[in-house]
Amino acid sequence: MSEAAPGLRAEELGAYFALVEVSNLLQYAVDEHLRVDGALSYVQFQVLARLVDSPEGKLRMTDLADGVVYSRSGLTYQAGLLDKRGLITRSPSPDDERSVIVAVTDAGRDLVAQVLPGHVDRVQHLLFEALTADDVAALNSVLGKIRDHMRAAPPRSAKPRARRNQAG
Amino acid sequence: MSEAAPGLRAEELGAYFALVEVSNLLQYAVDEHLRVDGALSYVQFQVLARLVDSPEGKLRMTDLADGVVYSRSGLTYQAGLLDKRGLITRSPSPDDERSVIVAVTDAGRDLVAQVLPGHVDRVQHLLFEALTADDVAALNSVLGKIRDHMRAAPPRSAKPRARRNQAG
DNA sequence: TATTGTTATACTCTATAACTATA
DNA sequence: TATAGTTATAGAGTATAACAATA
Repeated sequence: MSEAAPGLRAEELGAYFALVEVSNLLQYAVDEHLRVDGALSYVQFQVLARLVDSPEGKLRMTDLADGVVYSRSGLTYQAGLLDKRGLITRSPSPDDERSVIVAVTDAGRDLVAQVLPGHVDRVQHLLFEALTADDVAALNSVLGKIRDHMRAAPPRSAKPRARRNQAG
Repeated sequence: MSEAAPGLRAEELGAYFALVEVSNLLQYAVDEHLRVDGALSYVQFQVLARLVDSPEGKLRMTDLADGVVYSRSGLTYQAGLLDKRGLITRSPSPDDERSVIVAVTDAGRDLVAQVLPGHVDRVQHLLFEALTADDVAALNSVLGKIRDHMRAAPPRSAKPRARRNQAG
């Protein structure tokens, strides 16, 4: 594609390839760590982390699906696995009988606590070890810009901005 | 994790989250486009693109696995799909009878040509539309630094730097 | 023996659609 | 009718291990 990239200048192409490669390598390293150290997939880790990070350690299924960007059935599946392992509990919401409240258990908190240092360590090591403070600032700024842009401007094709996981 | 991230400063944490989110959103958009426009997974697209980009339009399975970072059986599976669709051919290497030479067919080239503009368009739109030239330069520079670092410094755990896909 | 690649197999993940129950 | 969630099911992708063939 070196020559066949109309619309992307060399520098952009380079940045694109670097982004894909970096995130693939990072994802691979992080996935492996979570799997080995905590028997968790990244999605499962995200779910637990969000719960731990929430004020009361509980969120509705919908909130979780919103955050993790996941199909509802996929989330049910993952929640089932976490439930089976005693890392979360699920109970009907008192406010809205349709909703399910997911709560981290102590075991879930322990597992996150066990896994988080190594996780952070990997990220620190892989992503930031070689960077100056200025690099980090620049990266943060530019990626933030891109993220805001992506959120605001869905692909031209786009559906009415609906979440990806909406029944069929 | 807002408070529970020892070893990662706020700015680093922000950059990490932004990276994950940006690459997820990009991946999702790009995957969807390739699937809708060319019935290709990203891996399949990468394989075809590498072949198109190679001097003679042919590479050994091993070269492809190296580039795409893939297990050998996984590559065989994907190559099987591409072969079945007439997008590549596979033939024994004259040099080394163990090797298999994968070659893009005209249909494969056509498909890449058909899909590439839209692909580049998505990337341009999602990733670069909101950026200044300086932003792109900074992104390219910092991500390049990270990539080089990642390649040079595998995770501490690491095996002898071997490729990930080495028999068992 | 080491390398290249395929095959068999089993497992994980994800999406779709049908369904229940509540709002 | 719309929303929240589950279940059944089917398909894609991936990894592992056993295997065959060549170096």
